[in-house]
Amino acid sequence: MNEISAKQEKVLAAMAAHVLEHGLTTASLRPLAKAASTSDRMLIYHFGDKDGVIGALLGYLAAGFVSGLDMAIPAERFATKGALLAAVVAVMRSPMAAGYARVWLDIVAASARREIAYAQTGGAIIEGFVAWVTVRLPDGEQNPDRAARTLLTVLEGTLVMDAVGHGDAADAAIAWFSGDGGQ
Amino acid sequence: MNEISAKQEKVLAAMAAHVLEHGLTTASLRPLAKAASTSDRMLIYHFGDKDGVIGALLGYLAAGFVSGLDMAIPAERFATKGALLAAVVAVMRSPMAAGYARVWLDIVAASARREIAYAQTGGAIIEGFVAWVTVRLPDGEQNPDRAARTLLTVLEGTLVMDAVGHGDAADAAIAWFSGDGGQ
DNA sequence: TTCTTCTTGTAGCGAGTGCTACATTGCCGA
DNA sequence: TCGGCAATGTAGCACTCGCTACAAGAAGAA
Repeated sequence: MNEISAKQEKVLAAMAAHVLEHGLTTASLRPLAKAASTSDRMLIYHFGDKDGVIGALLGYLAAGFVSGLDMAIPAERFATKGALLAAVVAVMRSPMAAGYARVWLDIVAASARREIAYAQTGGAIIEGFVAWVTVRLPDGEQNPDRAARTLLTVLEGTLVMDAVGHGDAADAAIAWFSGDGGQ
Repeated sequence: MNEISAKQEKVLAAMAAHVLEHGLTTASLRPLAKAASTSDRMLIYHFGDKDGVIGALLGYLAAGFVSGLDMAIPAERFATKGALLAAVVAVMRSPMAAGYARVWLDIVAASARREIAYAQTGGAIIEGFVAWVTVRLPDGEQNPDRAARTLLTVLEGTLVMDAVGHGDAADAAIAWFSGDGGQ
């Protein structure tokens, strides 16, 4: 069960598309199976139980997101951290990323509910994202770690504000992050 | 059904306590009814359907949250906007507010899923919060609206980071928000 | 061939979901 | 005292949930 065969890969891809459209926590086995042209019976057979399905799905989605992000924003240092934030926000607001944002907010809500599997995944994703941001910060940054974490916090706030229809508020924060003299 | 009787008030309070503990979107009628020492039958009778129950609950929770927040932080202008953010974050991180944060992230996730009832409530809460912040900003603030929205975005980012166990990252953003020369 | 092992379909279980039909209580006004 | 209406209990419907028992095909090893 460790190696992921080509068939399982296809099943995961189809389920991922379904989850990106409809959300993670509302996904149940039968609709998931239908999306992948298989049966709930087979999902359990391959992944053990529902947690196994969700875990595999989370891994698949995280990998897909990272590769998409790397594709959109190559690993080069930006001139200013404001420009970096603006670039990431632009990607996150693109249609391609909307599904990932939905899933991410599901993970966050589940983490807040202290569902450990989700909380661990969520924490790991943030850590990866901190590293991703750090290597793209301007060269002269005197405190890259703090800058990366600040940038990420503003990004998360932006996702929340966008979700509830107040992207304008997030824009204010982005402009402010970009315009201060701290860089 | 417009007037809320004392009995309904009690039912709402009991259900609110249950939701603050266990989350909003995972709440179903029978557990909710049990928490309020009544029956699912009666909840439907009083509130029409489940959406009615959730709507009433959201209103009750929002009112409770605002009054708790007003209690903790009176409507006076702070010396710096950084101090205001720090004060709000301190309240949001207190045990009293943990349940509200959980429910809020449920609302955000549902909004991202485009469930309109939640999205509207979420937007309204943000608008109320912007006003709440604005009247507490320092007197000399040259762009209070922008400052309030920026502060709120950082606050939302903090909630997300706290949920996934990276409050340290949020601390960096808070310190940065407080320490820049923009005030 | 026969035997084993992997894969898959069919059917269903027990629990939970929102909601409803129907009957019964209790109380208040006429 | 009686009629009417709000309030409540009991039962159940049609459905979904995660998961499992059982059997049967498929495919390769002996």
